[in-house]
Amino acid sequence: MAAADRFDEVLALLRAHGGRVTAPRRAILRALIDHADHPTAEQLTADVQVRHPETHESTVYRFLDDLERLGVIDHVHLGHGPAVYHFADDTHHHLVCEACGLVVEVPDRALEGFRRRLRSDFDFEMEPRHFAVPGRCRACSESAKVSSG
Amino acid sequence: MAAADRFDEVLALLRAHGGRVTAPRRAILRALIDHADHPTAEQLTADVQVRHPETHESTVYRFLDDLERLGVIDHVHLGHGPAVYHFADDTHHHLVCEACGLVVEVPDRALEGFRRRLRSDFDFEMEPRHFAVPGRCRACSESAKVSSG
DNA sequence: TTCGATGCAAATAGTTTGCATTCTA
DNA sequence: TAGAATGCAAACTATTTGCATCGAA
Repeated sequence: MAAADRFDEVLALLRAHGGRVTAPRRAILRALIDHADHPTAEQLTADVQVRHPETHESTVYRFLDDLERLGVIDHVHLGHGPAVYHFADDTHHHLVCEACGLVVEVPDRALEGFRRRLRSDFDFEMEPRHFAVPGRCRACSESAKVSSG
Repeated sequence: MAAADRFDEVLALLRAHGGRVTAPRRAILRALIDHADHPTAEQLTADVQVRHPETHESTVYRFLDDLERLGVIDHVHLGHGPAVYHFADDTHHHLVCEACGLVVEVPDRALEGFRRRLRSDFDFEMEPRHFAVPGRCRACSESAKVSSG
């Protein structure tokens, strides 16, 4: 979806649900769209404050909550520290290296086998959308082997 | 391992590393051993305070950190909310239902296939020891289907 | 008798909430 | 002009830290 389309579409959805379109909200949505990667609430606030310094972090949190309730965005916990936000239609999961923080995005279908296994063996429907899958990237798992062995 | 053995073994390990065995530490370790499931620091503190009301939560956190550094225990984040603690030799992972909070323990070997997949396709060594794998238990995923479809 | 452990208070990070005010629809 | 959104301050949860005191080895 083109950025301009998304911008207008989200605002229309917001209005359709009785929400109001304000200057802070436009700026927050713009910041979300402009971020290629996964911003935190703090990063979004900083972006918005470049042009609108009076915008408060609680406003950002509140609007992010609203967007999440509308199904526009999701938030993910990558580990300790702040949550990150991304558009919900961009369906993927996150592998996070606990040593260096590297985030690897994996498509949903890469989980199918494991999901089936957990479903049949443990009656559990895996959905790691909200928390990342932790581990080590190649580089960090190899340097760990060297230093410990 | 028998509980008494573990108790003495941990205290010996602690001493061997220059640590001191104190009344609060005995009580915290006892509480850890007596908990069949996965207690939080707050629950352990409450347990200890039954007999030693002056014990402070920060003492519990500090001792849990020490035990973790010694490799005796691990802490896991099951989701939002406080971390839970368990003995490190009891190697397993956690599936957590985000709807009802149910925790399913899975043996490490149940992850082998998925781990291999992530290793070969994404150069990533999955190690979900420190954060649980989120999803829905059977009951919650079925009631979700009913109410939304 | 030294230095590690404790109790307590205060700091911290991330996020949420109460409330008077502002502004969209 | 009603009611949603905002700014700000304050609360909140989980955890960590500084520091004087205490006590194990």
